[in-house]
Amino acid sequence: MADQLNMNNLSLSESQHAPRQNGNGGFVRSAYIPPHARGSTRGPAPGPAAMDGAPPMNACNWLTKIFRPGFGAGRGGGGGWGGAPTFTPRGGNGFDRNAYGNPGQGGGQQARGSGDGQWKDGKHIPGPSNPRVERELFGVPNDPNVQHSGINFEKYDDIPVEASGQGVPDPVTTFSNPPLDDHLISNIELSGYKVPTPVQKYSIPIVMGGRDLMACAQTGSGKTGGFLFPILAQAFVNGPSATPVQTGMARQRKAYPTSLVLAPTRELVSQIYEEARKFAYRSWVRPCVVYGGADIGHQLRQIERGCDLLVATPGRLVDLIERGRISLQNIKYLVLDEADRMLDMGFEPQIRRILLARDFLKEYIFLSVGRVGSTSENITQKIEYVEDVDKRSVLLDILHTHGAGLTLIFVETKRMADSLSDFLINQGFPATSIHGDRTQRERERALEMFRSARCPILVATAVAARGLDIPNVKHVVNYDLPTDIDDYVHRIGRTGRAGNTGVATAFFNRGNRGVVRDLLELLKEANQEVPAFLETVAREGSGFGGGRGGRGGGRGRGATATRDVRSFGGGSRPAYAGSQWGGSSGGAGFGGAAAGGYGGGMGGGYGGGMGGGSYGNPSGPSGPGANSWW
DNA sequence: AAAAAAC
Repeated sequence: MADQLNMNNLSLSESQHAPRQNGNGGFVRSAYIPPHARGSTRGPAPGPAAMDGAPPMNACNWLTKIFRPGFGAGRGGGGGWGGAPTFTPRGGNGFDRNAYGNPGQGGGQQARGSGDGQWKDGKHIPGPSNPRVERELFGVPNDPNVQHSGINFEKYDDIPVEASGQGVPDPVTTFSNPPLDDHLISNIELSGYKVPTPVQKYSIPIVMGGRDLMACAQTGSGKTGGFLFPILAQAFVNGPSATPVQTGMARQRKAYPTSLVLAPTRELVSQIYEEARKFAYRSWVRPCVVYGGADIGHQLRQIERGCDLLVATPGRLVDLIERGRISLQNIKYLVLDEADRMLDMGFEPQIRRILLARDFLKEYIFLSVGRVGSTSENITQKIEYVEDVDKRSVLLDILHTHGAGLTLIFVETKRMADSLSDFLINQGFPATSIHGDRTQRERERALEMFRSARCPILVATAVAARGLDIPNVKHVVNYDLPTDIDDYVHRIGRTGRAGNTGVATAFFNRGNRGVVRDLLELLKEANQEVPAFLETVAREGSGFGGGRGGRGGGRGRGATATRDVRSFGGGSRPAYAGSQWGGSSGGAGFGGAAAGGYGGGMGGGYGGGMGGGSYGNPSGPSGPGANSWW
């Protein structure tokens, strides 16, 4: 029943703020199109190519939206946003930490785990160092078991980054002040990071300069730092914003975070939160995390103690907002991690409810980072022809041969995850499983057992495919191949991290013919061995013209997931002319690729979109319901 | 079709 109500609620707001996706008012589920890219006032409804072949959100897996210019450098490329809820500053300088978010607690100095500094008289006063917390967050110095979210710096310098948009700032080369903040820099050092990764080199000046950012970068490319660094640096320099005055409330129980990070799985959210704790250490910024399946009372108490940077899964966030315990009114930074997946997985109503109530991502800069996983020579990809009935025994062979190291096995269904892990355990292997039907406690335990190598074999569903950073995974087995090649790329990206080598083995049979073409392309691009049977099956065809080619010509591999949907002529600014970009520079790479990739969609469907910003309801939410969210 | 995600 609650579900029912909730859904109604969401669809109501949908119709209120519904992006005018096309002339028919229909919303195409699978192909999310950001407002700026929609041809909202265009005449005829876009043809199939435009509707089906325009996957801008597939083309991006995290994005940062900056609201309300003035928080940071004050330039705010995004321009103002209409319909700002009114709020009353609580007296700029006299605004100290204790008055913020937890007025009911007087001078309470409870251990905060991470940020326990203050903002006082317009200054950032970091808290004292705490050896215990430091050990917890950063590990024991020189502990060989601690692999710092693994970046091989030399290797990473070769990763191509392409930035497009108007006025892309020059990348930074070091963690330094300016543009970063000294306290942040010291936390970055404590965390063991020495040099910004390519994505960070770009994202730092972009976000610090107040620009919106849409970026495509795999986990392992340093993308978490990519958004956390500039967001926290801004926060450390500028302090908290004024909390809206609550009328008729004796006790402030509602939290007003200034930054919000959304991610599609609980584990990912939890991982991002742990990173945030490191970088917020001793600062005034208090990170919080909320997700389902865990005790809400505990989360509420955490939030009540102050919540400046919130990391959340959509469902729990919606719940807390509807309970009136969190308001998004003060949000200045919004990050959607694994954005494409979130929109694929049915989070769309929540996300749209959260995001699209205002003009979203205006004049953004698009950043695209070359594939870290698939094209990396760090990962050896093997494809074996295995019929379903033979999979178990082939897997046993592999496990016997590969022995040491963490092995991550992906299957398609939760049931399969259970039965396969049971089977392995019965065969005497230390296996466990993670999937969405296990309790949160079980999930966390499984992950921890795996990470710590007490249980070095993990059977997983898609829940573990993306974003999770587990150091030292030696072998990824695609026991069942996914139907989407992007999922394959994400899965194998769990290994070969941090400059280590990894092996990815996939079991292929004719049931997987749907991905055969994409898989072929991928293997060739990554200079991997291509078994003959793949070519054979590809030639047999599958009756529908090749993989995802249904979308007007297919998305060329390599550039697909990494393309700005706007066809900027000269706006493109290649930072590195890597092979991934076909050696083409700027204009050709973008214009040409877009035309090829999206067929006629670009012109007909949302060609004029980028200049527009003319989406839906530019003045933002109008109904009281919408306002309460912000 | 199945995956994830709120109680």
